[in-house]
Amino acid sequence: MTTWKEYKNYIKSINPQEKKEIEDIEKLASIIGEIIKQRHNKGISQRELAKICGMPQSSIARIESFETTPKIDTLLKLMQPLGMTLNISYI
Amino acid sequence: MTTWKEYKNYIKSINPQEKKEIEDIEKLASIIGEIIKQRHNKGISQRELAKICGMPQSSIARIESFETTPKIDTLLKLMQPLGMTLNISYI
DNA sequence: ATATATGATAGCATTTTTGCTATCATAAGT
DNA sequence: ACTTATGATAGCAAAAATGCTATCATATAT
Repeated sequence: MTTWKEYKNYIKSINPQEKKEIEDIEKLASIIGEIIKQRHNKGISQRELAKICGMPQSSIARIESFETTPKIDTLLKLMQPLGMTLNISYI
Repeated sequence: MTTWKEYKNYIKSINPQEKKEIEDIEKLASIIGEIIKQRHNKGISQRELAKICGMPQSSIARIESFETTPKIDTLLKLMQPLGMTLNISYI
C-alpha cells in the first residue's frame, strides 16, 4: 500500500512538469484555505459575503469546496471584503 | 471636458462599490504587467513561454493584452517558469 | 530582396465558470 | 416541535476562458 505522501514525493522526483502542477495546486489550495479561514475569523457566512460581493452563495460554496477554479477577478472580488489581496513574489 | 483621471476620482468618491472594482482591476493590471515585464527581462518570447507552459501562444497573447481574464490556475502556470508566484497579504 | 521571429488576431469547438433559483441535511436556538 | 441559519448541492442557461490552427503586420537580420 502506497500512501498519498509517498506517491506525491515519487511523482515529484521523477516528473518536473507534474511537480510544478502540484505546486500550483498547493498554492491555490492555500489561497482558498486562507479565504475560508479569514471569513470564519470575521464571522461572515457565505450568504453574507455573497451579498457584499454581489454574487450568489452557490458560487462561493463551489469555490470554497474546490468544485471550480475561480477566475482571478472573482478571487479578488471575494478577498476584498475580507481585507485581503494578492501580491507577487519572486522565488 | 472631463479627463479620465478626474472621472475615476469622481467615481471613487461617490461609489464605494465601483471603487472596489477599480482596485481589483488595477491589481489585476499590475499582476499582468509584472508578468510581461518579467518575461521581457528573461528574454522569453510568448511562443517560448507557451511551449514551457504547455499552452498555445494565442492564450498568452490574449491574457497579456487584457482580452481575457485568466483563471487563477492559468495565471500560476504562467508565473511559475518566470520565477514568480502569488502571495496573500492583509490590508 | 529574402528569411526569420514576434506579437496580435481570427474562427471555431470545447471546456469551464458564473448567475440564478431552489432544495436538502444539519445544527442551533427558542 | 418549530423556526432559523448555514453550507452543500442540483439543474439549467448564459457568459467566458481555453485549445487549436492559421494568418497577418511588423521588425530585424542576412
